[in-house]
Amino acid sequence: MINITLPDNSVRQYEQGVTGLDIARSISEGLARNVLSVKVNGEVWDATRKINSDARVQLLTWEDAEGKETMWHSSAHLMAEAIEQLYPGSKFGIGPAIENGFYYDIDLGDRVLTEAELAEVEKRMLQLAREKQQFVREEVAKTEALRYFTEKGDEYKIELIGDLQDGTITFYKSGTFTDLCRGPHLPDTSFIKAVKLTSIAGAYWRGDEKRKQLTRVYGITFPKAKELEEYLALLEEAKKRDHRKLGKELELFTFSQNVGAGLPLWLPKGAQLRERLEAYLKKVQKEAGYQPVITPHIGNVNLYKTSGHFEKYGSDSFRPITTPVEGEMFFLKPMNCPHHCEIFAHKPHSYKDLPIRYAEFGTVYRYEQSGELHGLTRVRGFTQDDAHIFCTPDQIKDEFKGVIKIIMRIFKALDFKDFITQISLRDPNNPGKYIGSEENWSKAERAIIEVAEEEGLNAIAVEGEAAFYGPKMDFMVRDALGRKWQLGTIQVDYNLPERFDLYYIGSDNEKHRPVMIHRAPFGSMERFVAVLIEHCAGKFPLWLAPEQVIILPISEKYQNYAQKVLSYLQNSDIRALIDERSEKTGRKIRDAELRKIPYMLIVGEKEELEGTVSVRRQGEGDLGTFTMEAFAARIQEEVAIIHQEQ
RNA sequence: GCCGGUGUAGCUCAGUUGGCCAGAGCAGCUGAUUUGUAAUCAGCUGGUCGGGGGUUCGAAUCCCUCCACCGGCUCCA
Repeated sequence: MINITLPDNSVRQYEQGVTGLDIARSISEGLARNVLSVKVNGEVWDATRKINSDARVQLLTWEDAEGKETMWHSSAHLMAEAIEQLYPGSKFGIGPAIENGFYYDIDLGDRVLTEAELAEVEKRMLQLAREKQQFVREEVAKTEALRYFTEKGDEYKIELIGDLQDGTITFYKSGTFTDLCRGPHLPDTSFIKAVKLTSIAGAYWRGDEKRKQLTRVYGITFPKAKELEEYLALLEEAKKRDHRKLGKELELFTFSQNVGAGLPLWLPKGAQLRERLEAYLKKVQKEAGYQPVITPHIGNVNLYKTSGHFEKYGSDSFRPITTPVEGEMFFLKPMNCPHHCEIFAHKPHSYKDLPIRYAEFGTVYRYEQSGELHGLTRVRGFTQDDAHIFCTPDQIKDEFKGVIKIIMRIFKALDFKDFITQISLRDPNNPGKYIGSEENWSKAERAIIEVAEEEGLNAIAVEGEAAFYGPKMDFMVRDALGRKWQLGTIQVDYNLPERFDLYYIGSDNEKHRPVMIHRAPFGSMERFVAVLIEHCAGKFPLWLAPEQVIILPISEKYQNYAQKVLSYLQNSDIRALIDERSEKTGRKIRDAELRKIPYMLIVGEKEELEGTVSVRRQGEGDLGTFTMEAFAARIQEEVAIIHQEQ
């Protein structure tokens, strides 16, 4: 007998060789029907795998992330089986579970798989699922594994096996499909009740652009048909929040082929919104001791040779700008730091001057690959809310802290709760690829980690993700469809001060190298606004809304009174307008709701007589009658929230 | 850049076995209506069918090519 400890710390005794499924059955039949896999001493196993010694066991179902992962990983196998049957000779790369579903990379030979054909694959998958095929785990020797895939002619699997360290190699068989796989898997395919193959894409083998491109098929499965429907409905809802759709509907920005791909045109309302964000950040930065600077959009090629950007990225940027002078070349600036370095260098600095913080909403241009462009989140010309802090190594920690405070203040003001903080550190196995002294690096890395803890950030530290010039901290937010975008960033840089030979005079009257911190709380105005739109689904907080109030006169008879209300509001610094159309009130309300204007004021005979307004809040409905003064006060109070937080 | 998909009026979309002057709703304009919490009625205007080339007696529809957009991959200063 062995002792099995369950998550509630109860201990049960079972025969040696008991499986997760057996344990589930001993608790209840219902549970047994829902067990997808089992966690044994922290490792996820097949629910059908024998447990031979005392263990801590957790049964995993659809409710657990690991349960879903098992489901989706098995679904990838099921899809591979279906594809192998439908398109014999297909070779398989990797087929993992992902955040929402799974994919499999497949070499279909000369065959081109189109989206129309996915329905066939889905059908076959459901057929096979109903066959209740068992997933059979089998331990094989490396030579045997190689022999199997050599016979099959699947060079991808051979390569994968070749890379495996010794230890146990396992195969999983289900139906007619055998795969190299660590597992775990479902007990059988019948758990998969609903299948949706969502898209088809090219993916380079092992993520290497120079290697063969395989066909990647994405899909998702569910244990109940209803859950698939719900998932698809959720996707539909998310699409309504897409900033590209809302940006068009709300007339915030547009693109023109005549201007060029990836070059956004901000429409009046979008520009207003952006200017308000900029004004807000300028105010916050002024309080935090930043000094504004302004630099031109182009720079001499020599500037980028000095900074090292020319060598590294010159070929991927917009082509150089030439002049009447033979050999003279300028580049559209891909970043602001070289310019700011020159500003720092324009005169000598004392240690007493540090830290120096130069801030600029600097517009930069980068020739992103055409396939990468994406609404406002990935463009070729964008404005960073950039600043560069020049400080001593000892000041890094405080400066980091100051920047984090600004970022948190902004995120809080805009109600960004779900963000990911990532600290990027050196790769400890490859110290040679970084510039800067060991001492400075560890000092900076320690400072960042400490600040993150002190500020209560739930940051994840990732080794090997640092830039060659310094460690950094990034803030990432998801869009409506769950894609992660990097917004704010704080980066320590030992490289540019070196390259630009920047120095300050220390108390010892000697020259010292300052450290540079690049930072951008929004990241870029374009990307930030995009994510903001998706976050609030176009219903901006009142202080940001391009139009705050719309006055809806019941009929033309009340135009004069509407004008009077308008003047009153405008004098109170409230952004208002009148819907003067000869339409019914219901129509005006509907249109204002769709325009997502926060407040609607209905004015007619009653209001004119009393000097009041009937207030309707977008998305909420009728709030009752207010005097003009009371309404204006309410608005001002709501707007003032942004100025009160600290 | 690569793989797959899409491109018809300002917007959302009909229109493919190739065939009369390419359609609808919304928006816009004109007029009527004078309206009380999510669409008043009527008339009118508006389209190089993404661009270019080709096949054909005839192309929105078939072929080639370029561009843009969508979903991914790679990349990301």
